Amino acid sequence: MAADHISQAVIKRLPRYMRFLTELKEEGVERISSRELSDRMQVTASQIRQDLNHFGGFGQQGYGYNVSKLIEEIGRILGLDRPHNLIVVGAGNLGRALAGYGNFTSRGLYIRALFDIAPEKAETEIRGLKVYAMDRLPAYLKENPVDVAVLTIPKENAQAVAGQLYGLGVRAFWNFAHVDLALPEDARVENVYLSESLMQLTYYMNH
Amino acid sequence: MAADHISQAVIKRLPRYMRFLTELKEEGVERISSRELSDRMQVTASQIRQDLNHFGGFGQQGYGYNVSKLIEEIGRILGLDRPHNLIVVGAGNLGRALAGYGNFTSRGLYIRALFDIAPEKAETEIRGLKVYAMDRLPAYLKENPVDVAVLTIPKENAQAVAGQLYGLGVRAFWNFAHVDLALPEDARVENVYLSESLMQLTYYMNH
DNA sequence: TAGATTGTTAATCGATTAACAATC
DNA sequence: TAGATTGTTAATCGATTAACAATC
Repeated sequence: MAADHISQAVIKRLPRYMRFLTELKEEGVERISSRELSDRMQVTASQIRQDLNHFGGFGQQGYGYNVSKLIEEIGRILGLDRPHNLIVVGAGNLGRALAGYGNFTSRGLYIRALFDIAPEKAETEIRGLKVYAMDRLPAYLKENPVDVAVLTIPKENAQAVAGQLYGLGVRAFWNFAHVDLALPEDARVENVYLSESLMQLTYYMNH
Repeated sequence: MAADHISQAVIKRLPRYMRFLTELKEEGVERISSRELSDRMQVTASQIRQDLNHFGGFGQQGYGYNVSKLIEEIGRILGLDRPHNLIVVGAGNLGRALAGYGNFTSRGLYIRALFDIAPEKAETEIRGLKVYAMDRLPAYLKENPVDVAVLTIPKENAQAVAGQLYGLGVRAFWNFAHVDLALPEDARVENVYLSESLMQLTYYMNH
């Protein structure tokens, strides 16, 4: 199912396929051809077939793709067939916003707790989630399995905190701090650099 | 200065150059060669030179690039040499988090107000910013120049609201709703699909 | 069976990297 | 001038698109 090495361009598109297929399913569509999907998604049918075939033949000649089956297969490829536990490190505005984000739960992505250096935030609750002081991290991680740390902390602390979390066993980081984290190669990092995204927009506005 | 058509791959890298160059400047570094910058940024020196030369020769043979000058030039390319006014539409957690984000201001990106459908939020303030009811939009836009609308609303309403904003003259959208907006071609849209970003991470965690 | 549409190979296109002459 | 490093052309690599035989 999971082939040797798939380019990042392909992986980036998988969640997008997921989104459109989920919409189709909600509309009651049971099967779809690469051609029809390409019309909706504004990509070529060729690319859709090429992308999907990196992982195996999910379609059927003369018929197309079964929407539900495809959702399940792509979900499996993305690892969404098993639940993931997340913690948010940095209980500022952004951290709290992400903690309150409903969309993740439906995909098996559960935010379990928040951590913050500010002692006055410790032991409070946000949307039913406990906020702990940072020094509780080691104990928490010993008792609770955590798959992903969401870093919503200032860039000055991000590297040190990521290193600490790595030392405590965390291997995946969703990083909102504006730094490139340096971590051992078995760590996975996905960066969300919001201001870089906004600057792309200002470029296109002015051109 | 601004060449005909530059690929999106190049544009995506410009804010990143900006970030590293700004750090260098803060460290007191006055000049840098493509080779040194490439070591820092983990890209090839060739790519840096190639990227920059799309816009003109900012360097000097035998010397390298002047850090301050390069920051200024890339800033100009990205449109950061003039201020931009933003409004946030959707005063939920994410909208409020973005409104409180300090980083933008230093780049001349000013969030001026928030809008929300919930009447109970109307006329309140968030971090010194007024929150208005949605029906105040036309009057507000008539009186205040707005360059960018930040959409932090549910995906169900995003298309309608974007269309309305376009009708009122807004031409750039920073879209956090999980839909592809359909707008006339002079509109600029930059999407931030957070859950798609997170799904890329789950892919790499499991592979 | 005939028609439709996939899976897959081959062709094209674009982006990245290498190389080096130009020049500060 | 000699050394360094850019600007730019040419070579390579990878990703996208087109085409079509396989097959449901």
